[in-house]
Amino acid sequence: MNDTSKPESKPDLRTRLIDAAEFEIAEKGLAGLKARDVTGRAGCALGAIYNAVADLDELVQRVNSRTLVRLGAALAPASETSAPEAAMLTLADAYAVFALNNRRLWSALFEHRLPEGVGMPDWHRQDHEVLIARIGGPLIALRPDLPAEVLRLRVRTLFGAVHGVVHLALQGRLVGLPEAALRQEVAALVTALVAGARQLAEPEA
Amino acid sequence: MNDTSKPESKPDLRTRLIDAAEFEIAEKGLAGLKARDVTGRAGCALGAIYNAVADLDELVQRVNSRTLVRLGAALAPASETSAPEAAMLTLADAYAVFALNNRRLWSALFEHRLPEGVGMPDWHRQDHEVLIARIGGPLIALRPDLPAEVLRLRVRTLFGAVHGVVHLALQGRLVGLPEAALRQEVAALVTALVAGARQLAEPEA
DNA sequence: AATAGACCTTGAACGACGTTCAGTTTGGTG
DNA sequence: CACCAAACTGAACGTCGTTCAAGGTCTATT
Repeated sequence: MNDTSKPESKPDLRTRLIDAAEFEIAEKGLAGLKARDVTGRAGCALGAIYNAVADLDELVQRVNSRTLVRLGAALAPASETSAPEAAMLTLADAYAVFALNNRRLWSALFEHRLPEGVGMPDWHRQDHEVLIARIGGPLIALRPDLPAEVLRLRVRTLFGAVHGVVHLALQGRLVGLPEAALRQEVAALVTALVAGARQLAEPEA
Repeated sequence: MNDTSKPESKPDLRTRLIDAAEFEIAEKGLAGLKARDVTGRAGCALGAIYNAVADLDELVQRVNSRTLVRLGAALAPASETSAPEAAMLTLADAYAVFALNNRRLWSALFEHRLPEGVGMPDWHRQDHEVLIARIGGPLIALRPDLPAEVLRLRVRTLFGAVHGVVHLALQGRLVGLPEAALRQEVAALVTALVAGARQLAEPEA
């Protein structure tokens, strides 16, 4: 009993279930995730899911958290580039490459919807915040003239723009659109954005 | 028998079913679309769906086609603006406003997935092409230096960028993010993109 | 008018799904 | 050993999309 209020000790079956769910999503996509397949792979009874997590939605969110962490790790080297322009280009490219190399798990991040009224739990929301913060660094360096509040919004906008391009490319045609073309388009987008942002920040001089 | 091969004469029940499906999606979202609710609203038996359309997926695609047409109509006045920069700003703003005013139907356009292997039917793919073409006009005027093939890709990229921002804003928090803020962010994105694109197109002079 | 044949329409039934829960097993504590 | 709470089981439930044999409706032909 080393915890005060929330028992955090669910080491084994819970992990096996998340492992199994991650495998299933990576293999068949989010829509192909079935409770019976997951429990079958994890080697437990059907109902055991509901001792480990609240429902399948939480299981998906646990998998998504892992994916976000891996995505963050894939973006880490890029965010340490010194020059803002180069950093943003490298970040966006790393993002596109990660999406291409983890199609189904990456898609699950954005395909998953929880049932209308309920909001995202905090532990999962924070995983997103971490990612946004990592992207934010170079943009802050690029536009030091903007107040922090506007920058927070602008980071989300920048992320949304890159994300939208990758999203559209992957759902439009998995095959047919070569990896190089997508990376090139993302690069063109970020280049234009950076050029525009710099120009707007320095009207003259 | 006025057709040669494909019987196109299904006037009434089919339309009522699409009407009902459109209403249900607008009311409860794509995930809330149930075969029994649709047939109940359309006033017919459960199985009647499968005489009018192949399955629920096609019913969703029929609704999505309507939405695309309405979206195209909402974008039409903006695309006729003469100056490319102003046209692109107006287009993007009209897109954001349409998404805000038709949240669930607009979301259905991108939430819907067909089962893994099968591709989008041509009649539905063309609805997308029309939309892309409408957006493409101003971009072509802005970057006459680029070859047609690159421009086709670039239009998709531009669309993806704007779409991604709106998408992220709407799924992140329906309430909490005011309409004005989203429109402002979209405007900032397009402004920066246009400034960057123009700058890259005219290195000097 | 009567018959035939092709379509549409019905609603009960089916299998797959997520979730529940009464019963059983397990593991630690007095 | 006895006890209890927690974890675990798998049959059962309600809901879902889809199917299909049965009956109805309409039009063309005799």
